[in-house]
Amino acid sequence: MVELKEEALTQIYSALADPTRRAILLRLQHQEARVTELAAPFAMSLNAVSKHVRVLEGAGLVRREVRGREHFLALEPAPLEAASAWLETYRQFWSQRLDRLETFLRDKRAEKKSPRRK
Amino acid sequence: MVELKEEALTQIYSALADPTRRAILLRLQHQEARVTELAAPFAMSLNAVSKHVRVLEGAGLVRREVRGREHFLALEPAPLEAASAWLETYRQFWSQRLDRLETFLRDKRAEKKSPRRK
DNA sequence: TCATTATTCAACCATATGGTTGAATTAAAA
DNA sequence: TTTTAATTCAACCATATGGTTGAATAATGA
Repeated sequence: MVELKEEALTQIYSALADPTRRAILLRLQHQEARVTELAAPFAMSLNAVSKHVRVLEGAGLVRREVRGREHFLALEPAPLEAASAWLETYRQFWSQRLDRLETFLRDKRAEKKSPRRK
Repeated sequence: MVELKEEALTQIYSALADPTRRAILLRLQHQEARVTELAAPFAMSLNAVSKHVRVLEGAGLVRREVRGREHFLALEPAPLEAASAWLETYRQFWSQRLDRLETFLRDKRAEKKSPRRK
């Protein structure tokens, strides 16, 4: 099972918290790309995108391969799955909630049969 | 299907990006709690925790119910599922990647049988 | 060799974030 | 009614973040 240190989770979620970075990740889903290519669609400087890429890299979400003067970025999906797994734990909440509801209703029925005084 | 506006995703992931807030969410998984109760385990002021709670509330991850002077916080799991769903899209990446690899290998085999000149 | 291209580095700036303390508000308890 | 308790509001502070511009570095192409 995938487990991440708090530190890593913080980095990953911080990385995902920016719309530009999410867009970059979506872009990389199709194909790897160079920094300049990644920057093209955005109304911001190449430098800004370069920084975003570094954040994604720092979070381990993206891998960089330098070929000559070009840097190719590719998605690194493993940590995203880990982050996703963390979120998944919340799904348990629903079943727990339903369990509690059921218990509540059962107690309620029992109470009706042999009521304790208020 | 759960779909979220960019804005909402930003709020959710920003909320998740802080370890204190993640701890609060985990705590609320067991049971609802008041602000003071939530604050107890942390080495920071009640005010700080109060702020964190407000962030979680703003992201829609937590619901507040005021009873008298006490504020009870409870998990609101729906948006977490949505955020999780967003992450899930990345799983597609693996299959795509494998598809491409397969295509590559198939082309390679075909190329061997009837090579095009370089 | 020289100009161009791809990228990062460095300094800077405005705003956001995560924390503090102290006062205000409101409800409960004595 | 007076005190105590649960919470937020407001002001403040240090640091982080997301952006800018300009210069540096290094590889490619002419």
